[in-house]
Amino acid sequence: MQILINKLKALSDPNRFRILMMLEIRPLCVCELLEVLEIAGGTLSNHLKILKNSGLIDQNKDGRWVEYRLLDSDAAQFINRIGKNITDRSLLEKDREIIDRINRSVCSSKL
Amino acid sequence: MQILINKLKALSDPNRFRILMMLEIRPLCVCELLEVLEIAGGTLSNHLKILKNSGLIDQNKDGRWVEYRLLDSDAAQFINRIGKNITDRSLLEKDREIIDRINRSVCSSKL
DNA sequence: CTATTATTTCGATATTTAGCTAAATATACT
DNA sequence: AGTATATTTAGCTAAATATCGAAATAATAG
Repeated sequence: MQILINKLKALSDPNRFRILMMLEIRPLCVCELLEVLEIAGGTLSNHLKILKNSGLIDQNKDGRWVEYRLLDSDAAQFINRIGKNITDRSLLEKDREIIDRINRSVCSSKL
Repeated sequence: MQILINKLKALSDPNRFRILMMLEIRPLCVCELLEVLEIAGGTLSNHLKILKNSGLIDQNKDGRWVEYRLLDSDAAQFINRIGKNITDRSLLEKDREIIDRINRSVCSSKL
């Protein structure tokens, strides 16, 4: 039961929820997520650690970037099912537009 | 999005999660829930308020008791789907055993 | 090897939350 | 009316959480 509760807790923060919805699109590095979320780098790093500890996402080093992605198909399915309960998707759609437009080599430093 | 997040936050506390799983069995009054959860009456009342504000449960006065139940079929379905992700059900099963055995007129005062 | 870029860790602070107890409210029973 | 039972509210404390900014770490590029 606690395992599931940790996943739910991980999901029940707006920034973390948005991160997961963006990772449904494709794996993303920290600087790409920073382009969307208006929070400090340290804060984002903490959120990513919480999501990782909850067993929802996974981390992968690629050169100087660290790429995050949904851990596996179970996690992806879980996120997908919960995401279906959203009525107002306007913010998530804005996030997606930014993600569709950028890539890691275009990221401007916000740190 | 915030509406869903409030539901997830409501679910991501062990006591509130247990309450919802018990309400899946049948509507319950505060004193029945108190038989199962080892917390103070005031604490339970707060949890019930949080669940109510999240739009998952509903309150119904019946004589000197206040009965709580899952708000509607949407809420029930939401809870049911999330409940399916639990692997270790031992605590929830114990809770259910108590619920199956008691009723509101047998509740001893814990306040 | 040094500078640059990307990310994480750390220390401080502010907010939120779960919990308690005690007091207040509401209803029913005698 | 007065007592017992059920529930909620209020005031408090301790622990958890979200945030920031600065310093530390990692990797690449020049």
